[in-house]
Amino acid sequence: MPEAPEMELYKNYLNKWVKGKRIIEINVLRTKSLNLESTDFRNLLRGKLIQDITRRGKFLIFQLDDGYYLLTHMMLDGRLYFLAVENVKKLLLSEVVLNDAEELKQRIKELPGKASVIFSLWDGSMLFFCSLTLGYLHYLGQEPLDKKLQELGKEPLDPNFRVEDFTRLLEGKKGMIKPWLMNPKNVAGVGNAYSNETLFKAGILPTRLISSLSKAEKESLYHSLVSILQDSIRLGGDMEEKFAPGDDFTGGYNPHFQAYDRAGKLCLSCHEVIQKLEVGGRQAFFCPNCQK
DNA sequence: AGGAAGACCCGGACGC
DNA sequence: TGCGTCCGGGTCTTCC
Repeated sequence: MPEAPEMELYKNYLNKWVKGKRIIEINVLRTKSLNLESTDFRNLLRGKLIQDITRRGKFLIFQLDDGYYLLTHMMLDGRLYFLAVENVKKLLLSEVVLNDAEELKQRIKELPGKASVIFSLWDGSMLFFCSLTLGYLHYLGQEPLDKKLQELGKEPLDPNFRVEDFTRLLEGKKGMIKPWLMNPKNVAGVGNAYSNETLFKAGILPTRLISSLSKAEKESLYHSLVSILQDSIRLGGDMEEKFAPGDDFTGGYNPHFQAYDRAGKLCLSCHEVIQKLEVGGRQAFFCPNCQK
């Protein structure tokens, strides 16, 4: 599931392959993912230039040359896939194929899920938004975009976000640490996978009350969070699917998880069995020996 | 304020 | 093999 590191990697790819290109056609296979009727969406986007792609939390923001934006959230299983023009040509993707999700999956074996929205770009390349089951692609003006983004908490990867900013956020808070870490209004972009990893690295149980954390533990939490997110970005993030044909970088962080999704397996640090417990309605994975 | 629960959605895993 | 059921995952909303 894409969290901040994966969205950051997507952002980097998009800036390399999509930035500065004009959208010449849009295929909408899943209208529910849009905030407009698909014909309106198509008419508004056709011919627009993608000037920039930025990230905030788990959001990607496409800046268009009409002063509007595309705000995208992948939610649970949304994925992006890119085909450069030579790959598009090889696959002989006709209009008929593009409007048939099943046929597309047959044709593009690596497509990371069912295509929801497809952009054809002026140079013949294509960008696929796949599996937007709960995810979405919203065409917004400056004001509603700002309003949405202002609801988000601090950006953990912002170099101006320092340890004292993090510990200050925790002051006076009463709940359990894991749900707090995952709340995008506190810190943006941290989901289940990285919250589990952060707590493992910091040696703190997911159920610990924030009020019980020492200053040293809060600082350790900050350093663990930032280093894990940075390591994940450096190694390719947590992703089963490729971004494009021949991409062997994406997903490079997959084998590095210590706690997340390892219930019943042995802790790589002390060989205790990793436990699973529901905390705040989500699955927490932890080592009962390493985490206190 | 925090927490629990429900809603959203559907592929995939599971049980029979 | 097929069919039904359930679960997970991020976020928002509502209710206690």
